[in-house]
Amino acid sequence: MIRRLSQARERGIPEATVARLPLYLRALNGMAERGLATVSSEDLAVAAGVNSAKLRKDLSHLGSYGTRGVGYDVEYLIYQISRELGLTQDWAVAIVGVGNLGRALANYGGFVSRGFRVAALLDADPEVVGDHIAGLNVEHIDELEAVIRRRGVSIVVLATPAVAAQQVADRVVAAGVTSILNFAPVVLSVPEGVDIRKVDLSIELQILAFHEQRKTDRMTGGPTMAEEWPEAVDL
Amino acid sequence: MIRRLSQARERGIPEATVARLPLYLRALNGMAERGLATVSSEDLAVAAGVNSAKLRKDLSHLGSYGTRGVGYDVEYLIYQISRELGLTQDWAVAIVGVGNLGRALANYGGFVSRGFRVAALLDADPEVVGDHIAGLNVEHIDELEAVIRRRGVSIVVLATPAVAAQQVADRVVAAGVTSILNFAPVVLSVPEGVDIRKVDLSIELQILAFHEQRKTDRMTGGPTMAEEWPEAVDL
DNA sequence: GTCCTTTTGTGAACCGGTGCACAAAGTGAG
DNA sequence: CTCACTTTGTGCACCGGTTCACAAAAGGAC
Repeated sequence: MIRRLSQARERGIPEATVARLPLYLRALNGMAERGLATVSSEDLAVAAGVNSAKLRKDLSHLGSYGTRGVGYDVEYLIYQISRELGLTQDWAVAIVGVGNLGRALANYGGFVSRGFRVAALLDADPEVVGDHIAGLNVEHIDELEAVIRRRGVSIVVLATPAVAAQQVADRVVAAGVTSILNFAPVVLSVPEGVDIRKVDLSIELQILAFHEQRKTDRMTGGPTMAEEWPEAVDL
Repeated sequence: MIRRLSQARERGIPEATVARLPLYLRALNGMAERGLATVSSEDLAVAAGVNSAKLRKDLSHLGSYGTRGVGYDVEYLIYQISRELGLTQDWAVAIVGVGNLGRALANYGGFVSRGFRVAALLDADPEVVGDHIAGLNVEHIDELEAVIRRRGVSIVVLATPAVAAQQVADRVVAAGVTSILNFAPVVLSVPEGVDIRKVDLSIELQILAFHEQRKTDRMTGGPTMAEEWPEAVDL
């Protein structure tokens, strides 16, 4: 096998492409289950909800894995995308904050099924520490550094209240973790080289509300005036 | 109030800007609580985690609400952004699927605090129907259309298993809802004019894993040729 | 009033990403 | 073999969004 992936894959897959690879992977897994051997860019694009030119360009960043006139080999493409995303290795994930959201995440099947293993649940509340959730014992936040070190945790999910998130992030970073998925509604400040992805449930709703308002405005005519902004942050 | 915001606000705030407005709003609320009367674009930008030129351009799409040499009036800006996002009105939200995630969402404080009111919880599982969660009675999915109509639900949150999501979406759309927040890991197909936002927890982790792999690769030297695609594996 | 300082609002260059459209590469029939 | 057909991979034009950098506007000192 030749190394002809010179400029294409060697450096830098566009961020937008990376964000879509998991989508393709999911569609491909569905096809593999249904026994399809090959798939065209058109069919895969439809299944993933994107346009086929974009899909082809995305895949071309990984290398030239298709066959003209035929399409892509489903199994081979699954392997290539998985490898590119780093899903061929086992990732130990720790979830900090075992409130409603933390519990939901711990039980979420989508994690385990893709090379992610929830290796620890931590919380500050003595009431929660010791509970068994999703086959794991909830440990006290004091154990954070020890747990990260001993279990090789490389990704931390923050599901704490907003006020606690920054200090937990600081400790986690100090312990050597460089990838954080943050569900707390705060802007975390972390050193260069630490990746943070933020999921903010209320922001998504606010964006929907904006568009919904536009749609109804167009029919009725005008906005209203009232209400103010309460404040409450907790997960 | 005059309608002289001709081209600036009259039509089309960039999507990227809309997605950041909730961020600014949150930062501003924090500042209002701390008693700040005005804020410069620089300070607000830092608090929201963006650069100040971008923030100024974003705000300029709403109108010219700042004062040169001074900054922005915190209260006034909060009002303007809230109004623009449609948060000055009350939105009735229904959550379909009361598993771990649905429960977490029902209890999520961030919704209620911003003009969103969880008006209904629905599930297909008779085991769950009748439960009381977050002060609400879980109703059977058969009631979906009636509940939407009677309670004026305009936004639906889908937290069902993947297999059920499309058929629930179809019913919800048929009932007149045009805004859906989808947590199920499937690509929904809906008619023109229906807005869908998707939150996919496992995709976020996969993106993190990609970057994490890059970081560790860089230190260890990257993948060897043998790891590219073992010849032993047949296609 | 003039001058100096601060900070907004925006023109313009730049950049990453999208989508069209087509040549190149493959398959299969005859 | 040639011809017809399929589907990939990509050059290129386009577009939304970001960033720079600065003129314009406001306030304060005098």
